[in-house]
Amino acid sequence: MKTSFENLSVELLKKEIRPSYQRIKVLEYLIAKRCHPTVDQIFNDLVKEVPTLSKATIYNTLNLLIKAKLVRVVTIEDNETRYDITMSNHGHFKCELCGTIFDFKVNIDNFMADKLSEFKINERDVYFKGICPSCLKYKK
Amino acid sequence: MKTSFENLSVELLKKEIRPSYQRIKVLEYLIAKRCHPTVDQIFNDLVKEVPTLSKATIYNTLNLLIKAKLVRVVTIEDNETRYDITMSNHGHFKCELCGTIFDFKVNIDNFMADKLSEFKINERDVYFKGICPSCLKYKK
DNA sequence: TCAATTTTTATAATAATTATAAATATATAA
DNA sequence: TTATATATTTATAATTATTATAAAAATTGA
Repeated sequence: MKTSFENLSVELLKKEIRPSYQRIKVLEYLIAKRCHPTVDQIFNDLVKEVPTLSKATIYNTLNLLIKAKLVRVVTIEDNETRYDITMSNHGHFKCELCGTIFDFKVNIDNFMADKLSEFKINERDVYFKGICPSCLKYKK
Repeated sequence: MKTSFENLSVELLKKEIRPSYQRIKVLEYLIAKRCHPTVDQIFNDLVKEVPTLSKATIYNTLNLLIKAKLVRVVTIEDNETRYDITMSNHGHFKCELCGTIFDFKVNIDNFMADKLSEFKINERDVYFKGICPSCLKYKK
């Protein structure tokens, strides 16, 4: 998915979402930054560029994008909801020290358990927690 | 882990947690019911037996048990926090229609991505969503 | 341009969780 | 046993995240 304004408009129109300025800004942010942000982070960054922005708009937009499967929720921690551009076959690792969330490739189809053969699986999420390499180094 | 009152006391003492009546009740509930309950469910069920029970106690107790690694948080949905007795190598499947959460066996070590070789992994969670067999049947 | 519709904004309402302090229960030592 | 100290529970208040509502602004189509 390209990050140019026009291309994002097209992506939204494909999903029958009107490409308003605010919606494109949110989508653009998620694609460009790739930092699995919280609503607060998105709001605080974007309000610099769009001073009239309201937090309700962020919530509305994210919920729209989630319904359209362009964005997914990262519920790696129960006390903070984060958001991520939808990409297949990647898991999330959160460092317990610095809080950074890393993407990692994982072939999720491979570990589909036999027990679920009669289940219709629509969404697969893999969340790991631990300590990232740079924090491990720093600790020593 | 046995569910008898005395055994649960021992489990708690091993973790240096005083085995108060309320704490044992919560732990016992989680082990016996295995329903991945929310705080509200735990509270509403236990208050029948322990009428003086307070919701703050449920929160305090769960946080203690989580710190002691006896219980883990199931963050399969961003708008509801659920709790589960800690067991290795099982994932959670949530049915999008009936809301039931199913456990399934999954060999999590198998799909450890190469990319994470320099990461220290402390916790692994696998969350699937979709439609369970009985809801699939019912739909037809 | 004008009316109709959609989106955004500002604010209020709701719900989940944590913090606080008083009351209760438990443990320890004289 | 009794007094004292400590830990736990309870009730309540405070905080925070999210949703709901209605007015204002922007967009669309005639």
